[in-house]
Amino acid sequence: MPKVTIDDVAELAGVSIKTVSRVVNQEPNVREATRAKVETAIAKLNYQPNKAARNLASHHSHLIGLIYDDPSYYEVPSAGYVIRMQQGALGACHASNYELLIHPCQYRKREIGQEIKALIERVRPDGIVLAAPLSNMPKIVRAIEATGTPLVRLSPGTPIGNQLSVVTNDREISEEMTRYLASLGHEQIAFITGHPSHKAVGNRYLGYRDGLEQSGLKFSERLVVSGDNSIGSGEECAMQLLKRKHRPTAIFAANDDMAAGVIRVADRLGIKVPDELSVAGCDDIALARQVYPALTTINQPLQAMAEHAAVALIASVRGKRPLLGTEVIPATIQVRESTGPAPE
Amino acid sequence: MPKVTIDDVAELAGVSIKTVSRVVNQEPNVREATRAKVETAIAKLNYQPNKAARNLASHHSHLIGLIYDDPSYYEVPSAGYVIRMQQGALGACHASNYELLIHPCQYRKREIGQEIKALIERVRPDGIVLAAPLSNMPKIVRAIEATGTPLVRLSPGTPIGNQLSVVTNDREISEEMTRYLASLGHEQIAFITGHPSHKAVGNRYLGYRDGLEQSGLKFSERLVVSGDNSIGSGEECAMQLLKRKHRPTAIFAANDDMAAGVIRVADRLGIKVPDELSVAGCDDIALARQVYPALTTINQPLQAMAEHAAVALIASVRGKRPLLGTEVIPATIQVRESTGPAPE
DNA sequence: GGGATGAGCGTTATAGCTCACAAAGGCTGT
DNA sequence: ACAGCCTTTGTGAGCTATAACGCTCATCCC
Repeated sequence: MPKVTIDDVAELAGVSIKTVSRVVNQEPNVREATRAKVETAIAKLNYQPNKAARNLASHHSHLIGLIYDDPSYYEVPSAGYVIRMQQGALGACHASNYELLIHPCQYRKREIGQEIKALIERVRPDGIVLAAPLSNMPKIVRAIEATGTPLVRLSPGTPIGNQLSVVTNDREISEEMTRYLASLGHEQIAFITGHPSHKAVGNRYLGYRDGLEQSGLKFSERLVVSGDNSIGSGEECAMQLLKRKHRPTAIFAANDDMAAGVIRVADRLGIKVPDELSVAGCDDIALARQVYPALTTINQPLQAMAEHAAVALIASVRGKRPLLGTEVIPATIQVRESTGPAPE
Repeated sequence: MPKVTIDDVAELAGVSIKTVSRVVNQEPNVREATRAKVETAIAKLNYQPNKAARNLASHHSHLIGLIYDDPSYYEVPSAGYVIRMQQGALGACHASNYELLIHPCQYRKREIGQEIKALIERVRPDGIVLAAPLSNMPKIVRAIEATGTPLVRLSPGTPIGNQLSVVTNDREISEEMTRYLASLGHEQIAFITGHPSHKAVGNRYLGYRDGLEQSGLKFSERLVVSGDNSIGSGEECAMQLLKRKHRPTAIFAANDDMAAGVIRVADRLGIKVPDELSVAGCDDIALARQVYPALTTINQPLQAMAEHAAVALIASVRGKRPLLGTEVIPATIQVRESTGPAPE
């Protein structure tokens, strides 16, 4: 690795180092011919700008931090979430020659604010993507704000301060799923709600009601039961719903784990999915493809959300574009095998 | 954030900047009293060394790269693997004031060698941790070697070149699991092998045979069936084994997915686990805790392995300790509910 | 006692880039 | 042809640390 510096490039191209710098950083006001000369020289020397020097001089670290709740703490579906967020953020960073620094953390820790502050002061990232559920914790949001680092929050429930938020259309897509079930002829569509602390779950419930209304079906308390987001609770809820004399022909669960529980119970009770019962979930976790029949569900665009967040941060660093407001990334419905026409 | 530099610290402590540098970098040859003065000043000013400047001057990036196969490409248990490796590596990095850069990649790509080379030249990490299965691909190992970056390979099957390898004791721990089953009184212990391309699986099979021998049980071809690592194949193998007149009382599968398949089939056939059949797996994936009864399995120390790898890299950068040989991190057996005494 | 040794600390020279500003060059309109 | 202005390019001064080297002074040995 012969160390090639900006000076070598400048000399070969017959320009000053500043011009090379302009070309490398895609700044304007360089004549096309000059730019070409410089680019040729860069290619010929296989020049790679030295990151450390660039960072030092520019007062930017060219680093984006992704902070999320440590998945090992939890039941494991979150591992998949984390991976997808990482991929989204990574994609955006690499496209702009940034690097991504990951930071899983345990929000229960008392000194979590201090920890994050210390992290930021140590690495001085140019921006931070804060994932749910951390994005809903005032203590953490404030700690980041206090450092002055640009922040984008993912799926925040409520606004805290003035940053950009990236969310998905939980309510609308749940409405759409409900309408989809109705369009298959289902008239008794049950809903399993999740743990109320989970903000998105509330929106999904609202979407369910919207969907019923839009489809001309009338809402009934009887068809709504409450789980706690776990597979086990999905099973219990399914039992409640399916042991009835007039059981629903479709069950829409507020997350995939509970939907998987429904499928298990249906299997146990000898109820055929999707022939006798349609089941739909939310989140599109790995499990959704692993159960049999594979689960129709709502694909959370986590990757796209994280990517969008990182893109926005980088753009704001470069162009001083303000980071404000809320950006909606639409989710999509994944139709698989667990839903079908209503039985006669 | 008042920008505090090393000069400020030096002035306050009444020493030269070089001495501050020595204290910060824990170099020797500083009198205890001087060190204390400097540390007081650092604390008082809340000084954080500027990473960019440090990197530039020291010719180190203080970055460790973790390269692994992109999990989204695969069936999903790998998400959990990735998370655990990340955590291990992160722990080691943070302890030494290094940062971790993650790089998922798709090894099927033709230009994967180029891609990794470009990555390395861009960020110039001080060391690289290469996870399986990438650690077994000569193309990738050579690409990294060509850059001269220190490399540690995780779970490599065969040696390529001269780096440090970190492995686990697949064979020995499988032997131990087999002995454990034998100690519960099982005499007919079946084994489900996995896809032969998976190196570790071969070692597990050898361990199974060792274990039988050590327990004074005799090996029988009849008790070994071949799966392909999937849940489905586990079900098929279980069918083969359990439909026999004299069925085994314990089944040891070369991975958790197949073991989960066994449990499913046992449930379907009305065979009680663990009362009538003990089931053991390998890997300790999330699923192992999710099935009922929870699976007794072998915990792969991925986190410890990644941590060890990163520690070794950092030590080698600092102390010029050579990175050679093979380090074994022992796995442990997780006894859960799926194993118990052999039936009468 | 004189010189060798080495711990403890400081001086100076970079490292490779960006930024603010200055200078040069080219175009316009009159 | 020349003032005036905008575009293009260059200059020099940082940015904040580490590394190499050298100086001082105490200690030790013969």
